[in-house]
Amino acid sequence: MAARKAPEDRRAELLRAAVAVIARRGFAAVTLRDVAAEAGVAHGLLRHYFRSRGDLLAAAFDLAAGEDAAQLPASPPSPAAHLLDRCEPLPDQHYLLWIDAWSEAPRSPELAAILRRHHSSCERAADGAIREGNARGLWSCPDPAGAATAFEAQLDGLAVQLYALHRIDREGYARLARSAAEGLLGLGPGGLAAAADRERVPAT
Amino acid sequence: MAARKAPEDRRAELLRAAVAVIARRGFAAVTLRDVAAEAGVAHGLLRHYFRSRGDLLAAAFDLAAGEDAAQLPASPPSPAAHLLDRCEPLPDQHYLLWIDAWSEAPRSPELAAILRRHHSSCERAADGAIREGNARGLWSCPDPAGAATAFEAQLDGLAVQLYALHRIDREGYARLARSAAEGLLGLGPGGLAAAADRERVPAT
DNA sequence: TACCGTGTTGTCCATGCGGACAACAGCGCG
DNA sequence: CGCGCTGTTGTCCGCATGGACAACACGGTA
Repeated sequence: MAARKAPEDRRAELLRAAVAVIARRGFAAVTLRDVAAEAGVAHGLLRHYFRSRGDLLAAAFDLAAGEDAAQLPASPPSPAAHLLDRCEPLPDQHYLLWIDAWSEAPRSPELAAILRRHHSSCERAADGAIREGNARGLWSCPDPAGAATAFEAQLDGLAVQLYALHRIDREGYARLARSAAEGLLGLGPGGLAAAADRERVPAT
Repeated sequence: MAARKAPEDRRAELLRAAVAVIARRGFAAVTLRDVAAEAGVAHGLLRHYFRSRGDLLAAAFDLAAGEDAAQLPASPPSPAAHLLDRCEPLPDQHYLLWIDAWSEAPRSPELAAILRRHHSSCERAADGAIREGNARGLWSCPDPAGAATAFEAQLDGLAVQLYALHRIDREGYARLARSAAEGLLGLGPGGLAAAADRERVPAT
């Protein structure tokens, strides 16, 4: 049925299938048979690549989260542009995976560790951007670390409203995220976009 | 084994057991046998009170969310006190239920409807408090509806960090929540508590 | 007291699960 | 050419699940 493949390719294929099934059914309801069917493969093959169901799920989420992180620009153009960029909602499916992972974290130490690692990474980027903006005089934020945590939490909470509950739309998400960021940085309405413009053309 | 009881009492007892099991195992992993064991009852009895597993879970979450809502003070002492109060973290178990429900919502229209109802209710209270504060001159918020949505989302996001990931502690939660609220309302640090004090003694 | 309604139980069933494993197939090396 | 390594399959097992149901127990009523 399924042609023989290079182990690494096959492994990645299985992980991608697992991500798709997790997004569709939720972590707890994922079945090895579902994943195998998604990949077009006998379910026994999964045992050949992963020791257990738990291993597969953790590896799958780690891959998906890693790809999300890789999509952020490697060298952010400017602090304001970085924060402004994070105010744009992601493609639909991604955040549902995160929300599901949150709910699973209290019962899966391994998943919790992966989640904490990725959240820390995002937060560190935001913290760096806020400090850099302080240094460049774009804004004056007395508590960059706290503001970074609050900013990331704000995005997560808005994502719940947008992706899980459909109580806001993508434009509302972006508007409220920008407004919250401006509040945290002590900027007025439109201040973030203005700061980004100011950075794009260093000297007026 | 279990003594005969009044139907309403027994039903409430089963729902409370279900809430406990949901909090412990997560929605998707809840077993009728788990719930029955938690309640000290034969699992067949659940069929006597609920048509299906889905019915039981939805009714259980609705009960828990309703009880959470009932714990909010009936007539908020003052707008500032209301918002300040919501910045205090809830008892641990409650929010895990909410996070789990978010992740289940995209696959359960009934649960999604219950969630939207309760979120709307909380948000409406915050919106009212913000408008009332505007009217009393405690602060000046140009977009109360947006601020209410953002405030609730901020609390939800911080709850994820606190309850699911343990990346902040209860004090950090309260501090960041207050700070975010002040940002949304255009108040300086400590401005919320100051407004609450000012309200407690109407005229200096 | 006898009886009936109903809350409660224990058991049964079909289904689907994760995991184990023996057998098969095809490629590359000797 | 033959052979072994390994990716792949299909099948089997023990087990837990949601649901169905007949039998039981007990309180209220006649």
